[in-house]
Amino acid sequence: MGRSPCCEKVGLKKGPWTPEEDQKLLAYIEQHGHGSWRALPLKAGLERCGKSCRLRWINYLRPDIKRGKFSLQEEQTIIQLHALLGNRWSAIATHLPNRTDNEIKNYWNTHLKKRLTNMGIDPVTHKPKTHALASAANLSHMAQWESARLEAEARLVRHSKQVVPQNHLAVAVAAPSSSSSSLTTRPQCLDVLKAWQGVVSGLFTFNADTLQSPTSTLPMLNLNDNNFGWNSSIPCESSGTCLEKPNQMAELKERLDNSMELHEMDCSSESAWFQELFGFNAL
DNA sequence: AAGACGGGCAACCGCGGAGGT
DNA sequence: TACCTCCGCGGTTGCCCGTCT
Repeated sequence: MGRSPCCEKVGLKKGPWTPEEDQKLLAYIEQHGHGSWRALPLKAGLERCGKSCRLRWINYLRPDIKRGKFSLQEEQTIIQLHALLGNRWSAIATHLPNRTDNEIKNYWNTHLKKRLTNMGIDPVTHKPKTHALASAANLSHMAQWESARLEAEARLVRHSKQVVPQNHLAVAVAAPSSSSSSLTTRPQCLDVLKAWQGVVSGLFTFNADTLQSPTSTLPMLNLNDNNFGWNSSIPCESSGTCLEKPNQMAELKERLDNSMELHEMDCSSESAWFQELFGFNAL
């Protein structure tokens, strides 16, 4: 079918923004906000396409942007989140207040990637190059789960501020099946967390159940008594489960059981929770 | 001093998802 | 259900500027 261009190319300016253009865009947004990026350039008197205006605002003109050198803590956060999330710069940016995804992406590509490579660490797998293949499956699995959890958290904050207090992620604790009515008011994405919690804490019994992902971005999760894992929609060593060995599962179960705040997790101690859960600090 | 080179970063491009009709 | 529009994201490009020769 083809896609129509976001704007008529003819007559529209490209390239670096001038201070005058910045001023026009700033003045317009300060006065009217940015409702429709497509319509904004005309109203603001700019000979730019809407996408260009949006990019300029988000990456440069927005008043809450923090510019300048990345701190050591920010670098560590980027590296750790990249290990979990991959090149999902917008998701990473949500954990770095006032930094833009573009800035983080550039910093990764120009600085951090090289640094890891020089240290003998594969910037894709975040493992020493010689051992990259050995435990890639486990890391991939953990990363996928954490990715799903972060997405759920982000949606929770976005959509359910009235239901759940800010900065406080309440992982669903409910009786099986009968609780469904009370859960219908919660974001569906929390079902993944509920199921995860259930299978490891013994509250629920899953017998090779398949939990349907509530969103298109969450993969399927297969759960049963002895193992768990994402289904073949994401790369795994084999279809079905990523963790085949019962002792690995038992170890993870133990770590989870020992996690004090799993049922009602305060995000302010998320780092400690993650450390407890996976044995390394990734947040 | 000047040309070559490479790094850093702002901006562009194309794709995919969400929502509306 | 199909199509369309808009927005947001990630990959890529290309310009600017500092350093090297």
